[in-house]
Amino acid sequence: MPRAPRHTPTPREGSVTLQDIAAHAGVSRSTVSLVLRESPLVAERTRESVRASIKALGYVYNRGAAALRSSRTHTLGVVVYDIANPFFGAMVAGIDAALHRENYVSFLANSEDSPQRQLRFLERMREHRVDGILLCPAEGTDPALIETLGGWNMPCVQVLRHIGEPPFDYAGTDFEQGVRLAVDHLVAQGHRQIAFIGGEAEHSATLARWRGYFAAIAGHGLAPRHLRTALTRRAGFEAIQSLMREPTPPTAVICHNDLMAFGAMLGLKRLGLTPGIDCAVVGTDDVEEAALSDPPLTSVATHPYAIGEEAARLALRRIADPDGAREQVILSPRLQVRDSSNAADRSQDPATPPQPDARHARPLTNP
Amino acid sequence: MPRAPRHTPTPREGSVTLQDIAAHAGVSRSTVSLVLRESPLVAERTRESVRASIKALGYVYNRGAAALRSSRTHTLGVVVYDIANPFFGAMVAGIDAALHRENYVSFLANSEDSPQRQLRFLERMREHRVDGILLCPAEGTDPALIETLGGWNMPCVQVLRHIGEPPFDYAGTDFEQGVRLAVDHLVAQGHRQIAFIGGEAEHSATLARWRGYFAAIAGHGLAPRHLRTALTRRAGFEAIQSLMREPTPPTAVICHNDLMAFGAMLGLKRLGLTPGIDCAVVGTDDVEEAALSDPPLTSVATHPYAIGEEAARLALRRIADPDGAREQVILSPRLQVRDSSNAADRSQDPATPPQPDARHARPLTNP
DNA sequence: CCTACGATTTGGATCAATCCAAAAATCAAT
DNA sequence: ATTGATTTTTGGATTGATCCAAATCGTAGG
Repeated sequence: MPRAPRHTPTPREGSVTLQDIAAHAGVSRSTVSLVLRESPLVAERTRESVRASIKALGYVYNRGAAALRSSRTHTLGVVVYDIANPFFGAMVAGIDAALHRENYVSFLANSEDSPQRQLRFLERMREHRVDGILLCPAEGTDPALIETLGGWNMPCVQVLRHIGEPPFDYAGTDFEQGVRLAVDHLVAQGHRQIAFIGGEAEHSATLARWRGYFAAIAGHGLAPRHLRTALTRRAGFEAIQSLMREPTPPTAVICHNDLMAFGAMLGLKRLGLTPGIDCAVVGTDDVEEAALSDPPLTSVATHPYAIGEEAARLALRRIADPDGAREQVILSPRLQVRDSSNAADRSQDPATPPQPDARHARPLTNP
Repeated sequence: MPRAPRHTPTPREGSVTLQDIAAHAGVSRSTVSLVLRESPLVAERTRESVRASIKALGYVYNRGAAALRSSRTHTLGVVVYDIANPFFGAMVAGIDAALHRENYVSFLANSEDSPQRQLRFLERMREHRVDGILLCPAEGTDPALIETLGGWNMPCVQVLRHIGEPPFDYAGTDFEQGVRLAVDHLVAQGHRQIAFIGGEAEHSATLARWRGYFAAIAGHGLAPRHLRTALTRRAGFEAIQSLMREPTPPTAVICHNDLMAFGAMLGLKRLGLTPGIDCAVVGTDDVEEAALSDPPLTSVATHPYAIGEEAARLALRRIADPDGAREQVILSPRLQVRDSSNAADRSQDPATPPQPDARHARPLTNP
């Protein structure tokens, strides 16, 4: 189907181009382009007449074409390893919000914790000429990946976990401090036997938690009790049971994440014990379900939404200034105390179901 | 910084183009292009020599440039309204997996249930010339939106909810049948007072549930008891309490989604009642947490991962054949019976925490 | 009236691929 | 060896924007 000749704008079929608008407004292609990019060079009268033509012809900007010449796609690649995890969901929501404000749009990929899948996606992102990458590295990612990306000249901000050597961009939480807060809180409640469960893989986020745990325990002159396990609900369920059968069972446990804490609470019930009374339980993440469990779970809030926003901000900064100093944004966690570690105040009355704080709350509605 | 002349390939700086490879392999640009697109036209020997040059020069395909000429971006836009909801997380994971297999990549946006935000994103997607859209329409979306997209010549598959008039592409679950399954199950358990709570907005997914409820209840010769509420946990918490205070309280409730069901169970406990014994509770979605609640929640499983895969498949089909007949894929829900509706079998022993079926299971690990 | 000078505007080249009609190379049959 | 039919390869045009150096406009100053 032959396109109509250029000088006759064809509003219905085919796409309207800069050329068409230029003809309609009686100016040149270049001028229209300047108007589109809000350049101050264009005279006010011209600007308005061009705008009118744009509206009249129903023009649609072609970012692909623009990107070809300007080598800026206004596009970012985001890689997470488990988008079904609400924690990442919230983080992605934060990223999305921050990018939206800057007229950026993001590709999302779910690596399923497979370095191969992750690499394939990154290569595809390169082919699409994204301006940068937000990477939450899959378990077992080769540390050289960051240099590879550097070699590609691809700005990359790591999120939550990090690999490779220190001068990199990174946004995450201070897990070390988070665990310390938990320990301090439990000690203040009178606990002396405080165990930590979770984490066998040694990525940055796991190591930080261990550091925090051992340091805080030592600081209080207590003996550490640490169990390496997988990071699943079931692992929590099993770990707590084996701990409680030991000669001197712990009176409190801190879990690598909330899921494990849920499992641990279920494990306690299985033994006929009551979480929060017979053994305190503290989780990490403060997912929305933490407020809803029975009993409500004390948890180290790690603010995924805010981390997502920060990471996006960092990425945009790096894109604007590729050679600026690398930056690390480490948010401070906050301890959200609830009944699972608060025997004293434990009331049989779950008054109203506690709501997470407004900033990160999103109504969990379903279709 | 001036580019080196074309005939001297510059592997290090700047990007290698088709031209460079052509020169290196001693063929023309066109031939290289054909090799890249796996065209059968090229002779085997030529193909190999070109492949060698591609490898040698470290060429990176420029999809943007390709898209400009071929008007196919290998790109899709995905709009959901709450990515922090694990239900959508799982759905997006399904979409991602299906697209990955076909070498497609997707933009993701979170509309936050705002039609304005949604529209802005769709416009941006049009500027990026995505090949198609997967849309889970925000609450209150103008039904004309679908025609608008049609006018844009933009293939669009609706997911989970739908708006506009019937000849459209759609992937979702048969909520009507799901609720019917729940009613039948409860009746089989001897219940005669079965209430339904949830849903004040009248989008397709809500209406379908109502239809299923009223039809099934009438089919059993029972009296309906239906409460319109918001779709939050708190709404479930409050609704159940007001229901239980009525002269003839229900012996079972079906909830619009699992979150509300969790709220309802908490509400029952608040009244000193035991969910599953004093009143059966059934949810919808079968999110992973359903297996973990106390008691474990009976729920209508709606398979978000599979829906995502189907939706992606539909979109790719529509892109390949824009004028083919519109298609609706409606998956059948399955009732996942657990203790919250199974008083007879209720054991005090939560044996091992039940795991969701392998197909849709993803370890909920955290960094 | 002419010249500067700043403010606007412009045309041609360019970005990196694909499309397509036509040319060149290869092979088979006469 | 020539013709005809295939099989491969190719150059030039095209896609829709941006870049940039140069052209044009407007007007204030001499």
